[in-house]
Amino acid sequence: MPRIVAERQDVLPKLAEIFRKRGYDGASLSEIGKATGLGKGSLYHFFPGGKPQMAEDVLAEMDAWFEGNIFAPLRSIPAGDAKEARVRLTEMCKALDAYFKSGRRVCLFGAFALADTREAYAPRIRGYFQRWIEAIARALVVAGRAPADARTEAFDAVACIEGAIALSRAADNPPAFAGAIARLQTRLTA
Amino acid sequence: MPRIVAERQDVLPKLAEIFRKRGYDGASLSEIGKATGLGKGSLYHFFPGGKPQMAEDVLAEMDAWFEGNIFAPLRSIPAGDAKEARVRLTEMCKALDAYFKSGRRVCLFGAFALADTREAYAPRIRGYFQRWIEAIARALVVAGRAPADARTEAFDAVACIEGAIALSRAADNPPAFAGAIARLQTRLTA
DNA sequence: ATGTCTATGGACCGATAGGTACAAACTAAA
DNA sequence: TTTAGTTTGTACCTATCGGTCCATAGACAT
Repeated sequence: MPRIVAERQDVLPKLAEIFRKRGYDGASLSEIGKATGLGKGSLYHFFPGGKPQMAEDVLAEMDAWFEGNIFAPLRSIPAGDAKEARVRLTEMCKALDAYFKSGRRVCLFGAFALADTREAYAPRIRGYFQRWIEAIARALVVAGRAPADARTEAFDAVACIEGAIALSRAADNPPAFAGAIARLQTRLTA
Repeated sequence: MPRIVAERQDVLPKLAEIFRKRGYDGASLSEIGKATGLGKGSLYHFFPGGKPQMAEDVLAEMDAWFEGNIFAPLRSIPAGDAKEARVRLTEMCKALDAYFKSGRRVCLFGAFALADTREAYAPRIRGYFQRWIEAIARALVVAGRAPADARTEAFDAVACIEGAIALSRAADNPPAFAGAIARLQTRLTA
């Protein structure tokens, strides 16, 4: 049997795409096998824990991406540099629009939070949103907001993003997501 | 065989609860049968179209509830009565917190919009959010906002609500939803 | 070339999925 | 009481689910 160039790292994005498209229950191993080009042997070699582990690893990788590309830049703003804080918040908005493909791409954490899949991955999901909110709040404080105000503003910002994904998908109207992100940027950097 | 007092209308709320809890794919006919107390015979008697029709009918009923209890009151505000508009918007917020049980209860339209279930129920889902947004926008205009501003404000409001459900569930923190609703109310009636 | 270890496809498993068929048990009109 | 029509539980169907197993094809060190 030919060895296929399929490192574990190459498989995760494809897995993520399937979970995003079908949801946890809807993603069958046969479809996963087809989409990744991997037989069950390879699949269970990479993920001995089966489907639950696949989802866990996908969430972990997405979490790591956000940590590095979204959360950390917000957290590492030098104290007192309000101007830089506004720049970083603007960059976040830009990165989000790109990542979620203007709402065409779903946030797996959001989708899982609404299903009973949530229970199995509760710590991961909770941690993701918590760190995101805290990172934004930190940036807002540096930008000059009062801490208590920053915290609720950050919560509303993330809520608005997650909701905008659902709404723009419902309306089949990607610009609606981009518009919401633009308004969010204005509001955060005001 | 004994006739069980199970009118179609009594079954729909139970069905809704199962779909909310398990999602479309996760809701199996055996669980549906158990939760409703109905055998497959009765189930297929009430819903000849099977699971797809159950979901469709559940969405239709939820849509009708929102139409009567949320959308219509917003739409029917007398033109020029800004004070009444603020009252109705406040009532909406209160009704939402009750309906979604402070975020413990999921919005089925939002959940479906994120899954590929969306495709099968696209018109229903689209219509629901569209009418909701337009109703809020109408109320905001009556309250004195500029039409263009009202429209985006209404979009953001619904997005924030949908997102807040996901966030408060993720954090397992119902007060977070109630807080978001309270801030929304302030913002809408400002 | 040989042996060792990893990687791989696919046959196979029991369980359960959604759905159909139907006879029995009911109701209501005659 | 008969009859026609409606509800009902359940046995059963096929397809597919997630998961196990294993013979074997690679890679690689000797």
